[in-house]
Amino acid sequence: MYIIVIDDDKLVALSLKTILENSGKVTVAAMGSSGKEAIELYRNVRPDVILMDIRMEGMTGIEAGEVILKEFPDAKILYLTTFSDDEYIIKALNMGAKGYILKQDFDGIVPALETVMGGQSVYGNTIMNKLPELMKPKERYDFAAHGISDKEREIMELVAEGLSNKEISGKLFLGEGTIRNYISNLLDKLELRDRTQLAVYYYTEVKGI
Amino acid sequence: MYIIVIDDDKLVALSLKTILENSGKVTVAAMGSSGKEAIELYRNVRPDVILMDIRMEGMTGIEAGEVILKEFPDAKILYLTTFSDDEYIIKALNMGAKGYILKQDFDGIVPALETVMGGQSVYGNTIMNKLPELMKPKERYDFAAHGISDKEREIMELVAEGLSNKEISGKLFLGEGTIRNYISNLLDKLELRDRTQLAVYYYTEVKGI
DNA sequence: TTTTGCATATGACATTTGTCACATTGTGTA
DNA sequence: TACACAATGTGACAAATGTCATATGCAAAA
Repeated sequence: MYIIVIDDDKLVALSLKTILENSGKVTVAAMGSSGKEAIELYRNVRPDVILMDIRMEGMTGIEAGEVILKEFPDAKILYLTTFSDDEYIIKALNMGAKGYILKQDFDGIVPALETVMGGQSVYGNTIMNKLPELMKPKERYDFAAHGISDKEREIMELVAEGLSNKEISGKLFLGEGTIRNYISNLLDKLELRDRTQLAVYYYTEVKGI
Repeated sequence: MYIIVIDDDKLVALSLKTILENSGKVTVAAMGSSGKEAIELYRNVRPDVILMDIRMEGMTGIEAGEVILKEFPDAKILYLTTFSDDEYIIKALNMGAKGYILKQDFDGIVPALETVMGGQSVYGNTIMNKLPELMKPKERYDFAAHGISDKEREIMELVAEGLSNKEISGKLFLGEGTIRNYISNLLDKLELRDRTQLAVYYYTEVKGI
């Protein structure tokens, strides 16, 4: 596996090279110490994976990564972090990096490279623990539990689209007064005051959860 | 590294054992072929990592994983999948598994195990590609671009909380008529009709994007 | 069958809302 | 200085909204 290593701390870069090549599985084809170099080296070497510091003077690893990915969408970028920095990591995820690993985790680097080489992604638990929250399909709002009938729900949705009573009555073939009554009932049940609060309720409670 | 392997296809389980032990890095401490066995074995063996088929007769790997994680929150579970099945994988993520890997990816399994052992998570790109969408901090709504002043924005937000004109005027120490005028202007600029539509706009356009 | 309850509807009414035309004030600038 | 302009305010008005009492029809329950 051919990789390039980018780290603005020359010592770290060198240690990495030693560790990696000692594994017998990795060849460090080139080393650099800045974002610019990363881009240059990537163009020339076309490594299997690029192992890059995320925080560097001048151009950050993220910026360099964006440039590289734009030019080579299949580039496999694994970031090195000193401490897990949420903000950077989220950016890394967004731009399509294959993961990040702590510099301190010597033993983890080679397997991580192999994993990335194989097309998987490697992320620490800082991130992983946040995902469930984000991916979880939002809990269903329980209309029945709030005593909201089907028609009431329908009308609530139309109110939440910004329709007037007249428009709703036209849409549902009901009298305008009927709509008013429905809304009046809804407001009563939900302890709200007016249609605007009903719309707000819809977005924050029903859809929002 | 001590692991246990769970797969209801005995042949697969055996092949895995062979591959893994040949690496010299992994000891397969036990093997099982069902969710129930997985739980039992985990309790008895306490492996570093459990490598488990995600789809099995009877209790699925996910269900077994939930039980194990409930009992041993630090359990490291790596799932085996035949084809990447979104639904299962999302569940796996939600319950706190350390990742999944394709059974076919022989070469990737040992590194993946090592990576998981080291506390990282391993996920395929099917999932990774969906994350940016989910994590991306929503784009900022540009009030200036819509010609919305600071005060207008403030009033819009209060309307979007369901306050009446009187309440807003009290809150901002402005006349009620002034609030009306502000809202009138907002509606004009945004081509809306009434405060409810303004609230809807706020939730769908400003916060929603 | 009678009764109950729900969905639908109407009309009267008070309140809120949105529009408009027009002041007032202060700030900055030609 | 004089003018322009933005922020703030007022009053009058029409439309929309919310409340309430009440009525009708219909289907389910007693």
